[in-house]
Amino acid sequence: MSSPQESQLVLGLINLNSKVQRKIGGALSAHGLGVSEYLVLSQLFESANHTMRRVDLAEKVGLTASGVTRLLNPMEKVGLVEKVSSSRDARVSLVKLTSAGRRVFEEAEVTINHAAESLMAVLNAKQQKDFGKLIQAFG
Amino acid sequence: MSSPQESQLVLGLINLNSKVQRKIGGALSAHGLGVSEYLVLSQLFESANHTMRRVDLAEKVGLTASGVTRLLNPMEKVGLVEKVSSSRDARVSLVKLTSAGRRVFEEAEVTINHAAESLMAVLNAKQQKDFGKLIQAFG
DNA sequence: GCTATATGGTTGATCGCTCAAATATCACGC
DNA sequence: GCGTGATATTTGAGCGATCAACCATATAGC
Repeated sequence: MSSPQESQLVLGLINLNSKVQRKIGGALSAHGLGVSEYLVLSQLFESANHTMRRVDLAEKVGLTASGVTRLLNPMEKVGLVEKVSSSRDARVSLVKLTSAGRRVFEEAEVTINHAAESLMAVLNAKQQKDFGKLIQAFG
Repeated sequence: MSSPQESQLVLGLINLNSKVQRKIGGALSAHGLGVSEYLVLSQLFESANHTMRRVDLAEKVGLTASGVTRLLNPMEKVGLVEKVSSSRDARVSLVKLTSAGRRVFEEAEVTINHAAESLMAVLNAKQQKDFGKLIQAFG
């Protein structure tokens, strides 16, 4: 009479995620960052020229364009990112990681590495590898 | 120079979760439910007497006690759950699933089953089983 | 019994995000 | 070149959740 395996997976995933979010969120708070803020720093860091369009950023971090606008505003005020306009398309407003932003990201990265390590310590190396493959399967 | 496997897993998990939340959330909206609301209905449904304390509910669905209070208020108004006071401890306010709530849950359950099935279709049966085991490892 | 401390719950303020609508620019077909 | 529809972004309103402060009750140690 229990619900199908797929639903169990989904519920388990939601559950696991809330643990992960809390742990990571707590760790990041020491840097004055939220999870989404960390994600945008990370995306910018990895992108060519440390620069991205807002829509692409939204897509990558799993937010709406609106959410990105609101998230970026204070980050810009604090100097983590800066606004750059596109020469090709006057509609787009590019976001660029500043050197201060890069510094903050690199500091935050080490603390999330620790947090992630501690979270994933319940899995051995092979399990972690398998887990990664399964997650990747969702594209 | 890429970040450790554990961090990749955490980021992948967060990413996957945002897809899952959107899909499930969209599906549930047809029943006028949010995902947290579905989770509380589900927990109550599975608990003895269809009744729980608010703190325990909070713990199970991954919210704070405060969040539960605010979530339950409209659900009570709409008649999905009812408040029952404990005879043993005057501090606790028990939440009980009403028959209307049970009906709504059972309807919603079939739609999330479909959504979950479609989400998990990228994994074959063995992969789903493995995925479930790995998720369970986090307790 | 009486104080001290812990536990269950609610409330005010606020945050992070969404949706829908508005604005601006672009690209296409004619 | 000019309308028509698509795309990028911002904004107002609102929702869902948190945190910190609070009230009420319970439990333990003296």
